[in-house]
Amino acid sequence: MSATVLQRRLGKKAPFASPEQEAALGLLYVADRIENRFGRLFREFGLTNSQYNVLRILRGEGGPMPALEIGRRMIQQVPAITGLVDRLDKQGLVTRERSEEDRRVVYVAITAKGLGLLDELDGPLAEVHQELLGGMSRKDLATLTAVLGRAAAAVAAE
Amino acid sequence: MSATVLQRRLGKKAPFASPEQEAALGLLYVADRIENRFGRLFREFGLTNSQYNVLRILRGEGGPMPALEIGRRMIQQVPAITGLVDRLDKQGLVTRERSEEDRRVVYVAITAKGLGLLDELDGPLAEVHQELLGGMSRKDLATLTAVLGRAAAAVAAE
DNA sequence: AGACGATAGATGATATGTAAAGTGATTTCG
DNA sequence: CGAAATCACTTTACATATCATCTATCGTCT
Repeated sequence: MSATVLQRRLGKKAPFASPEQEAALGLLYVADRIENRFGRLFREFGLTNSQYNVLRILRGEGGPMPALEIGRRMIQQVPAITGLVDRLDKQGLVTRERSEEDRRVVYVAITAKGLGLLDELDGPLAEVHQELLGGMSRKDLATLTAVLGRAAAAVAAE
Repeated sequence: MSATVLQRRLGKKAPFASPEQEAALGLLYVADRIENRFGRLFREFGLTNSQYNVLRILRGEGGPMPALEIGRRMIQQVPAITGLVDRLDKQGLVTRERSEEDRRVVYVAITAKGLGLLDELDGPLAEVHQELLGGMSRKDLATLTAVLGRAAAAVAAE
């Protein structure tokens, strides 16, 4: 029944070619929905998904961080980081500072304003999380997380 | 252990705020990896993820399809479709035709060249699917698909 | 030293996603 | 039957992702 929902959503008429394909497409579909919903929330606060992720990582780090390290955490290409940090800087949410020891490195740090924005977002964010997956049982969520952990290991093994 | 992998990847030092958040972030992470890997494959064939999806949907449909319907299947905004179809048209992979009955509607259909390209892709695509999630057990894949089905129902219930 | 290779970022071009506004065409309703 | 709402796109503007290329540093090995 669930598979049928996905098949319809994905515009598939033929059955899936393999269990891997079915799982992967389902994953992409659900992730797309989630990302989409969050995008709407972030936009209300003047942020995009990527910008929020940068800020979240910086808050978690607790201090200045090289730009490339942020990119690594986000699984993203280097060139994207430059412009991303550019705009966050322009909004006064992060600062940029070239390292003294290694002048190639640019340290990025979240500002008080950035931290404040994140704090404002924490509540609404938790609400959206509930709205999205709150309908699932505790057990399903635990299962999903566990299996995703193994999936993450599988896809990371490139 | 798996959760630890994800926490590290996501740059999280604090525990997740809720099971929903943990599952959602894991989902986004794995989906991002998958999308990324497919992007590389499609690029080898001169396509992007979105372009491939349009072609796949059109092949599944088996005939001409209104542009908006394609957008609905892809869960995407309307404006994106226009440019997307523009480029596919330019590459000769789809055709565009305004409907006679309702002149607002634009029918999009995949061409023989488009079908050929998809056929070429089927093999490599299956390989990448194996490469990505092939390391998971049958059981995990089945579980993942089943739970994703329920997750899809949850996130679609907006 | 001095050259080479690796690193950290920045830049430019193309494709896409999203919001907002615009354009015909079609339906609906008073 | 004609104005208003609706519909199916299209256009424009902005943020981002990816690739390719370039610049500035750093390290290292002669």
